[in-house]
Amino acid sequence: MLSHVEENYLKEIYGLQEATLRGVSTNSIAEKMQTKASSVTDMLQRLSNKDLVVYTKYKGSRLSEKGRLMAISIVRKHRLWETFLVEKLNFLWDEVHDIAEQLEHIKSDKLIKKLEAFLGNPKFDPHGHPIPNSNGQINKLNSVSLAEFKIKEEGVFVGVKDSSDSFLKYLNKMNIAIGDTLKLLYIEPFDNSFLISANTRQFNISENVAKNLYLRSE
Amino acid sequence: MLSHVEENYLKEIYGLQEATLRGVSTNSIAEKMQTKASSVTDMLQRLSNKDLVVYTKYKGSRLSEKGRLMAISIVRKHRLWETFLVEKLNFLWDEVHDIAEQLEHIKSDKLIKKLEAFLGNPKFDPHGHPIPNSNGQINKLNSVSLAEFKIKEEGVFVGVKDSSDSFLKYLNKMNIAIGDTLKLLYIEPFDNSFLISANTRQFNISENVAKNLYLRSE
DNA sequence: ATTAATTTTTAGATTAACCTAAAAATATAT
DNA sequence: ATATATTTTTAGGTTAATCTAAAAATTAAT
Repeated sequence: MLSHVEENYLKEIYGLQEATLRGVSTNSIAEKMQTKASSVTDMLQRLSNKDLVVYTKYKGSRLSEKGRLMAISIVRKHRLWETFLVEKLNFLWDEVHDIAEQLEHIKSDKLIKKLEAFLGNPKFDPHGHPIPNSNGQINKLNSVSLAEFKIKEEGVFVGVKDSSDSFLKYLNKMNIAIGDTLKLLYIEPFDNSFLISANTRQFNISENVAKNLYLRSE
Repeated sequence: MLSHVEENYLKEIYGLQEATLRGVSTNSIAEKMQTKASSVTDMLQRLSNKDLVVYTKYKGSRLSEKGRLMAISIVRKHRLWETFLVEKLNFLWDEVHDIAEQLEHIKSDKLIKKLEAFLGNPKFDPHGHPIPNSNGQINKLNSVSLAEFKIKEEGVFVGVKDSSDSFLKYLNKMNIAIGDTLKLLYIEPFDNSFLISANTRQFNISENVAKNLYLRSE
């Protein structure tokens, strides 16, 4: 059975390897885990001994199939718990991350199955991220970043890329919520800021914000 | 902030000290914690340094007021989570202990407050044990063990003393559930077994089982 | 293609939580 | 009350997960 720490490593490596086809660097893991590269090397050797990671000195790491499935199962638990916290306990979407970070390590397959049923088998978590099924399959959401929209294109806001507290709080303040229909009106050439309309109102967002908003168009 | 292990020690010491006015022995803690006496001594010294336990070498230990409140808060979380598992996720009462043992360590006051409200501020858990309030106050339940009943006395079964899997499964099998009205008909002098009636049916239980059933009479 | 910079690994320590074996304190029994 | 048994503590060691500092490998730059 894996420790909380091992599970966290798997989860972070999974997140990193999804963004690249090459090996995940030791330093990038250290940054995500808020720890030192030397600690990461230690852990990689341990995970490699357990056949959860394919690790070659100085060459970066990838999860083994076994490791990938473990990582996805943690992501699954995380997202189900986040959904529970928001849907059932009325937490706001920017409050749930740290708590789900703890809950994701609770060990009980039966619990997760029952939780999922209790929530009505949700397919997406409160941030619009797909919830893997119990076989580790993930519904890739066919959405695209607002930063890639053309002028006058519109779409429904279905999820964030980055779900940090600060970004979610910003969206709260701007009154932008999942389900809103957003339309790109204009890109200011000077600073690349985006002029957006939603319902009746109009507002500006930075390019960075646009990159973090995922929409389903057509 | 306390580690899971420290929290478990506090919880077990609390359970033990409730049963006596004297110091809790190192060995009794070791037995509960499924560990060695020497490990317990280590931990007692650590908890004592943190002012959670009043520990005097060779003389046994008691929780400090601070330690007692911490212990009660863990018991509170445990019982709220057990209630959640049974009431909302449809677990049976003999399945929830190990999962609640993990959930009780999740750190978030807000979570526990919201969970409590979501459950409708329950006063007792699925085993009939009182749920401490957020100030650490506990509703002492005024019930008495069936073993202390007189012949022909009857009462409502409100809680178990021991909530081990095996005992709860035994009660399931015997079809004895919280809320049942039980009446003591006869005590067999030969083996001290108890003849009980519940509704229409009659059955025998051992003295040991009787000691573990708590009823509210009159 | 060497040198310089960066990344990664190793070596050696630390801390929490455990262990075994031995020593010390306390309790019990004759 | 002295010997014996039991309980508890100490001493010293282990493992997981971390750290710092130094060494080794890789990458970048002139």
